[in-house]
Formats: sequence, C-alpha cells, structure tokens
Amino acid sequence: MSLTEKVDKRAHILSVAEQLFAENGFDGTSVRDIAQLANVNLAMISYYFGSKEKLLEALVEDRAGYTLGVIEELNKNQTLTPWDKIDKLVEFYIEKIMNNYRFHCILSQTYNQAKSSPIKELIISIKMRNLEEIKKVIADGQRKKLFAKVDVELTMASVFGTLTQVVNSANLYSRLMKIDETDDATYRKKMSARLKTHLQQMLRAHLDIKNEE
Amino acid sequence: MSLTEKVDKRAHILSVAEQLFAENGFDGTSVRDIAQLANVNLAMISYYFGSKEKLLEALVEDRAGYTLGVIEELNKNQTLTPWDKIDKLVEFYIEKIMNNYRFHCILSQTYNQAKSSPIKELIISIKMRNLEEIKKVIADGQRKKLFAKVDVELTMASVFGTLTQVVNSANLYSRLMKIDETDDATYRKKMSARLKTHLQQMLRAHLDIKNEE
DNA sequence: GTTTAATTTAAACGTTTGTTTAATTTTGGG
DNA sequence: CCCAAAATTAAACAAACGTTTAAATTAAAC
Repeated sequence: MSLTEKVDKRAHILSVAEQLFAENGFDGTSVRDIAQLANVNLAMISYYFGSKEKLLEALVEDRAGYTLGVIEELNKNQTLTPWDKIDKLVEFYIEKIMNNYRFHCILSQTYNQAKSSPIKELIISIKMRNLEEIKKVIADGQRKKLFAKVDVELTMASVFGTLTQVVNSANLYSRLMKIDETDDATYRKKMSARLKTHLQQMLRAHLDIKNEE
Repeated sequence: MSLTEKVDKRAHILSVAEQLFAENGFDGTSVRDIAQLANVNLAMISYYFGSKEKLLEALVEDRAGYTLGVIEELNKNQTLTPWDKIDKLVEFYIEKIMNNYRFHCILSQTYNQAKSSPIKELIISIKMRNLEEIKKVIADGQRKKLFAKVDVELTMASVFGTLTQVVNSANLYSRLMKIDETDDATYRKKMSARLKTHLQQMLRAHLDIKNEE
C-alpha cells in the first residue's frame, strides 16, 4: 500500500473517483471500477460516502474552492489597473484549470446534464457568483473609459470557452497543434504558455476602447 | 401514432435517441428509455441498429455533415475578402450549432471520453479536417497583410469554445443574462444575435493587423 | 389466395449495476 | 489484557442493463 493511501483512505478514494469520472463520466464509472483502482473493498465506498451520488457531492465540496475570495480581493485592490486585473484573472484561471483539469471535466459534464440535482445547482450557483464578480472587473474598466462597451457575458463565455475547449478536447487540439498527446503534463505546460499569450492579447484588442467601432 | 413516426420509424428512433443522449448522456440513457419515449418496442432498437453503440454511430453518420464542403467553397471564393469570410464563417457556425444543439452536446460528450472508439475517432477526424480548412482562411488573411500573426489554433478554440459554452451551459448563461430559460427556442434566437455581434467584433479587433502590438 | 419475407411483440437471457448484510479483523483507551 | 468502537471483508441482494429469442402479426409478391 502506498504512502498516500495510508495517510487518508477517504482522500485516496476521492482522487481515484475524480480520475475515473473525468475519463469515463459519472454514469460510465461503476463503484466497482473505483474500488478496484483504489485498491479498497467495494463496501468501503458506501461506508465512507453513503452512495455513489454522495461520493460526487463529497468530491465537489472538497474541490470547489476558494476562487470567489481571490476575485473579490482583486476587485478591492486599488493599485492595480483594470488591465492588470484582466491579466491576473487570465493567469489565475489558466493555472486553476490546468491544475484541476480532471475536476473541470467533471464539472462540465455535470452542469450540462438536463436533469437537475442538488450538485448541479450547487455548481451553477458557485459559478454564477464567480462570474458576477468578474463582471465587476470589466464594469470598472468601462467606467474608467479604458474598456469598450463589449458584451460582458459573452466575453466571459469566450474566455472560459477557450479554456474548456483546450482542456476538454485535449485530444483534438493536441493533434491539431502537433503536440505529443501521450504526455499530458507537457501538453498542459505548453498549452498554459500559449493560452496566456493568446487570451491576454485577444482581450487587450477586444476590450480596448481605442479599437471600438 | 404521429405522422413523422409513420413516415420513418428508424428516423424517429434516431431523433428520440438524439434528445435523450443530449439530455442525459450516452451512459445515462438506457435503450428502454429510448424505446418508451419513441413508443416502439424495446427489441426494435436492436432490430434496426444492432446495438446501442451502433445506434450512436448511425446518429453520427446521419447528422455529421456537409460542413467541410461549405468551408472549402468559401476558401475557393476569390471575390470575398478574408474579413468577409470570417463573418460568413461565424454566421454559418452559429446557425449550424443552434439548429443542431442537441447533436452538438452529444459530440462534446463523445470526444471528451478517454477511451477511444471508432465513433470518437470519426468525430475527431471530421473536426480536424474542418479546422484545417478554417486555418487556410486565416492564413490567407495573414498573407494579404490584413490579419495579425495570432495564435491560429487558439483563435479557433476561442470561437468554438464560445459557441460550445453558450450551448452546453445554456443553464448557466440563460440565468446569468436573465433570459427566460424555460423557453429554449427564444434563448437560442436571442443568443444567436448576440453571438454574431460579439464574435464578429472580437475577431475584428483580435485579427486586425493594425491592433498588433 | 397462398406464400414468403419483413416487421413487431412479449418474454426471457445472462450481466452488471448500486447497495446492504452480517461476520471478521483492526484499532485504541482504560 | 480486555473490550467496545471503528474499519474491513466476502457474499448476497434486488433492480436495471443491453441483447436475444421465438412466436405472432403485417406486408408484399406471385
């Protein structure tokens, strides 16, 4: 038994579940799959979490995060310009998504489901709060006559859409960019650098009031 | 029995399967669910398609389309400027995705799956060819000194990411934009107009060589 | 009208699913 | 050392799954 398993079996199961849910989907993963890969007895999952559904809830609660606080602090900051804040936001989200790409896949799957569930509602409400907070950053830039009157919601959709696209369709984009897709780690590293340049440049051009037509 | 069912039972099953796969995922939909909603006997699905997997294949073959031809024709066109072509591409994809949003959800799900399958490979290869063709449009604009030296792949990722985000997370964005989410049709209509303006403006600013730093 | 093929049906097939049980082992405080 | 609580186990549970069967019905051809 490895060290990580000994330290906290519950956390180990969560980690394995995260991997399998991301790779094969919630419905595409059986509790037996999780138990086997985690090297624990099947019944341990019910013992720790109660049910498969509650295992997912536990995962979301464990991973969902501190993001809102980071954006709020950014908003309060008086010394940074709106341009600086945009750059910081881009950097923050690239790092966040690249470090949690598995969890991000699960989130995408979950709030795309039609049937509503407590988990889905939780995820959406968290995401909503974060987006409302980011809106303020852009609104501030517009008030200060730095940013153009862009479609704020769709501008955010473009940023998150780009990130989601690159992470969730790594298969496609690694091939398209001729990056070795067998090594996930280098893909994400190379991609992080390119994403930062691309998103910052695109937003600079898109938001700049001087480019407004 | 409605008219459409009478005309072609096979097509009716495909349509119902498309809806359920989009709403609940492939693994989240049972063949019994499909049979019940389509008002056909359970065994008819095996009879027509052979298996659940082959039903999905049949769906992809039926819906996957004529897109490549459209882009190729656009590329050949000598009278349109690269700027015109970008606008046309945006309009084309918005309409395509909004008219086939259910199928688009299924595609997203499928090529996000880790385990490779013939269907997944088919989808990726089609998408690859289309993206390679779009690359040419941008490359042409760059050759003619109209477009800046942007990250072509990530620029495409931004466009498709925006569309995917808006369609797959309609739940989130309809709420964020305070659009009535109960009426899917009006959501997609309003969103189409906003998407067109947003994407065209953003690409205009992003691609314009005059905004290059 | 008879016959052959295509379609449709209800029932059953064997697996796999999530979950629970009841017995066993391990753990830690008195 | 003992013993109650916690952790772990193998086995079993009923329900749902994708698929197949064999009989019944409908359609088409001659």
